Amino acid sequence: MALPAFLRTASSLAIFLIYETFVWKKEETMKKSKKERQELLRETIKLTPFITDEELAEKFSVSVQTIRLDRLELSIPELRERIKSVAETKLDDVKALPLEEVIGEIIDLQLDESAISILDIKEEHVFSRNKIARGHHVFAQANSLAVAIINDELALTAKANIRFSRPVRVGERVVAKAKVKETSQERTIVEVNSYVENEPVFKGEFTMYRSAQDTKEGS
Amino acid sequence: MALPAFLRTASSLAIFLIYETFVWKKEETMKKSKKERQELLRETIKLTPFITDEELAEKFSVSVQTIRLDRLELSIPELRERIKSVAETKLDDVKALPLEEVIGEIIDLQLDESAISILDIKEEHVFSRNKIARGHHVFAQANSLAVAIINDELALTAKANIRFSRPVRVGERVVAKAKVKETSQERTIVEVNSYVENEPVFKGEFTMYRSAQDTKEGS
DNA sequence: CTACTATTAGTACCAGCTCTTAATAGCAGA
DNA sequence: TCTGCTATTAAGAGCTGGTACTAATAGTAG
Repeated sequence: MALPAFLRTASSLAIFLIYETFVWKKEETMKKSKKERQELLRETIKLTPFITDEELAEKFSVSVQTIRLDRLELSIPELRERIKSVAETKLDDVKALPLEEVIGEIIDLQLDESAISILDIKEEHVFSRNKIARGHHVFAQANSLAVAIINDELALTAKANIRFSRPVRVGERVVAKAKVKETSQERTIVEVNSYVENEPVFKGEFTMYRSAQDTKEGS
Repeated sequence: MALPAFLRTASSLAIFLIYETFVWKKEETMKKSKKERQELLRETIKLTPFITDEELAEKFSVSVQTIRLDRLELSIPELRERIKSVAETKLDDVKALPLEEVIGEIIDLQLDESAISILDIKEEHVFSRNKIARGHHVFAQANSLAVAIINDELALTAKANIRFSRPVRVGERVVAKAKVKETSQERTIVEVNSYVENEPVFKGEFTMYRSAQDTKEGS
């Protein structure tokens, strides 16, 4: 333990006691035990992954080598690897979230007739507590499909009547099937049924407002 | 048009034609002119920002030094800086999307009675074409509030009857107000009205399934 | 023949590491 | 008190992917 140089060879009891209190003070204020430090290290890096070993060493008042040993023991990669992995997940996210214009992946589309999309329920879609998909994701898939099916410049949802018939869980694949039921001048009624392995999970009737570019209704 | 520097002031037709054939030949085989290469370099790095100078040098069959000169001229930062900036935007995204448990910010909550949340419509919520908020976001805010208002272990949406009364645009702040209308053994009916500056934009009646931990209905 | 561009090479230096060897302090048990 | 152990620190070589600078060379235009 980092004894200051002027104390390194001292052995008198008096001086030892002074050192003891000094150490206690240190622990209370700044220095932690190995376990504590490693726990904090893990959290610190998780929160601010861009921190260098040197900065960590300062933060915990230990040497850079100690930080490196700690990382080794906790198998925490070096700064550059951490940054890289953050950047990679970002790129993955961008690719995996073609949140662009349609929620879910459209696998069939007959404009103004019918459409099918699939959505794989992942961790980010579910309530953390019970792993049940949050309603609005299933709704979003259906609503999105109802928008996509409209063969017009503009398509907005005006009304919807929906029913969640059974909860969807993480890992399940929701297949949404949309069908145009009725079309009038400005409105199209689209029925969407969603299934998980042929079992109905969601049913919705969407009244869609079409075309005319700018409008006072829909969203 | 990308004329190399040594031709920039040239005006003779003859030389121009020679240049043309020269360029064609080169383009067919491998090496490109400086300008062409730099243009491609810029695109390549944009597409795959994780590429090193060495890999780029191989790709364009030039030396690493040439790539570095190119980057310098185009003011493209080094690999590590590129990765870092990608990673930084990722962290920003995560912070900007507290998709956690409630969509929108709850500003008032009386369990089993009433609740209010606000949601600021940003670029990521709207259709790119017309800047109108995609329906499911407004729905998500309302649905989320309906879930939050339920004073029970489990709350799932079973049915919903919704109406979008006017489109919401980017920059607008949606205030959702939820009120419990009716409560029976397992069901609670919540009415949610959303406004932008006191103007109604959305109205929904949510039938919520409560408690009993695991269930066959809802989502 | 000269001026100039484009390219390549080489050197020194840097951050932020890895991996290895070694020294030292403090403590517990025989 | 000596011995072994853990925790910490240090020192040194090597790596990657660069920056910054100097210099040499090939090719071309005028």
